[in-house]
Amino acid sequence: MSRVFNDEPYVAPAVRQRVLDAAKTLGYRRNNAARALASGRTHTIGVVTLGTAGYGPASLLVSIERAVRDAGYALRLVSTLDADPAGIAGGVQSLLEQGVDGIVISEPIDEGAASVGVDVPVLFLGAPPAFTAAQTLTAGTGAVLLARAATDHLLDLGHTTVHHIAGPQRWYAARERLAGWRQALEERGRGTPPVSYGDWSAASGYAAGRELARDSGVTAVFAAGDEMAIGLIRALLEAGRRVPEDVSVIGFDDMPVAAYVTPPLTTVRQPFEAAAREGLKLLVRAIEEPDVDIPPAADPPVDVVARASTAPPPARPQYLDST
Amino acid sequence: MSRVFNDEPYVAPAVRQRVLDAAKTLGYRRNNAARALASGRTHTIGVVTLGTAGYGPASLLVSIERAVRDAGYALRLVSTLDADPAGIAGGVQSLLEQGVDGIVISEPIDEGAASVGVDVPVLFLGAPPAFTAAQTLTAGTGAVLLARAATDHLLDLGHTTVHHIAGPQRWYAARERLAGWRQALEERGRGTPPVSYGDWSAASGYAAGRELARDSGVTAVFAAGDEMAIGLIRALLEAGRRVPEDVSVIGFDDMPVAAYVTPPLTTVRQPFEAAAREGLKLLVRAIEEPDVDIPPAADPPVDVVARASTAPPPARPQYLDST
DNA sequence: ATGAAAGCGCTAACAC
DNA sequence: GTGTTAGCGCTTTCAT
Repeated sequence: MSRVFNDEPYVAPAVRQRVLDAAKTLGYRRNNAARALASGRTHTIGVVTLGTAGYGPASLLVSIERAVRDAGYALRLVSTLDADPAGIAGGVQSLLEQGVDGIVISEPIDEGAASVGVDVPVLFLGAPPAFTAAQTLTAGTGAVLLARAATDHLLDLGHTTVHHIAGPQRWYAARERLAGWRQALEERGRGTPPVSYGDWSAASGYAAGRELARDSGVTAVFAAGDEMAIGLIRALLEAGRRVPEDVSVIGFDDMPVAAYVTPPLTTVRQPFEAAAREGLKLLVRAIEEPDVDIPPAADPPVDVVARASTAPPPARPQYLDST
Repeated sequence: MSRVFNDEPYVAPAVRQRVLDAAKTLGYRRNNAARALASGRTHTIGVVTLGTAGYGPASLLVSIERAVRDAGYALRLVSTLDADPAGIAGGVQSLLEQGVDGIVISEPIDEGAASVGVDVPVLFLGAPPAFTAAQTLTAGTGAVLLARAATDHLLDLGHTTVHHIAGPQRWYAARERLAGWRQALEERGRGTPPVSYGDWSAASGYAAGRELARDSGVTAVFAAGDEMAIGLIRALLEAGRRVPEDVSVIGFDDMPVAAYVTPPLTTVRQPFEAAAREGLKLLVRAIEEPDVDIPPAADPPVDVVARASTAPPPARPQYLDST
């Protein structure tokens, strides 16, 4: 009887035991499809993610999986090949058909809102709501704060300015980091030098680095991702500029190899775990108590990991400076 | 009417159109739970994966997701916190309850078989079957061959022997690489030097590297993973041994940053995409044609990516060698 | 070629 | 507290 399996009250221990025994001997396994059909609830959360194995997205996914499981839900996954509104709308659509009680959009893209008729709550992780649903929640990784902290770290070391290699601007995450960098600079009344743009890859960091290496006025660079930072460092080294003696580099993510590249990379750690956990808490509340209003999650703490790729600027007489 | 949505024959175009129109205006969305309940098929494949964001597992997952989607199935995901037989049995169990038509075990652990009553076909990706199910399939990445190729690359360069930093031996993948390394050495009648063991992390590669750096007889090392290779190189560099002039290092995986670390890492590329695609083809066949027998997938091609971390051994007079 | 009807295995609501 | 029953929205089979 269902009352036993659903842990409902008012069941005599004797009866419960009898049912359990029978179930075991019969090899009974509850059928979720029937449950879902009868109750209208699937106990499943759908996740729309990016189809890439990058460290950031992959870590977030792992954290989400854990959070979903801890919340007692099962997980359906769809990933979008191309991170455009149509793609994510398609993903949401397919999740809805499969049947989910809530959706997590872990695809920090934000260009034009895709509209779908969504009747379950949706959590946007690391991006503002891109469409409206029954209820939209948000939780972030505090990227603006982290980017400010990264820039401040370099400024505090004595650099007069900090250059930035940004991520692709259709990524909300990239724009947040850019904003944080700009804030830090403006707060101290420094102008913002021209920005280089990459696509998160080490190759793009390398390309940007070749340009930057030519400008001897560059003494500090904040790369919006560790991979780009690693590519950047390689370009700098090849151009004969030492890191950190001539140029300081700070990354973003703290991927596992960051501590072991040469030189070990200073970076800021992304609080994936915390963001996923907080976000899911909201989502589950929205699912289980549809009425209450839910505030956005607070930003997680900032964690700058200082290693060997950053140092004070070279003491260099003014008249030696080019441009 | 269901005949329309299931693309069945014998439906007059007029009727089909009428139904489609009605569905659209009513905002009809088909309910999968009901479908599953009535048909006994969920059109969903369950994946058991490792709860880590490492490049290898993450890439495999991405490839699996794509293959599952291309096959027209939805995807349920469970990950195991701890990669032990009980964990994977639990994952399988929960997938079975949720309802899946087939299961992919992407958890290349192999220590003791966990037994569960599994009545759907199971694909073991990168590992031999760890338990018996209705039907078990396997597909691999050809790790033995890849490891042999990596070792041969070093031997062909003129190194008299090749040291190995292996992964944790409860990973089948780690044992395969070890076997490939050994094969290559024995094939040329070379003995196998003592093996160092790591845990895939750069930190463990670094630790192993500190030992290896002490032995001046070490001129070539094959690390079972790129991250370990990166840690190893760092340890070598810190010990004053140049790479590749004094010691050559080859990794395994070809993670995206490998080309940009210093020196750029020679490595072998893992054919995740191909393995996932081939494996899923088998799984889908097993689901849709339960009777036919299915052979294991063929190993994908080998791809050694030669970069700057490998070179011929230093020409060094015999009498300068310490043991 | 198409309508009608009987379940699939559960939950929820109702009796007792 | 516990047994009973009517659907949930489909697929499948049987009539037509």
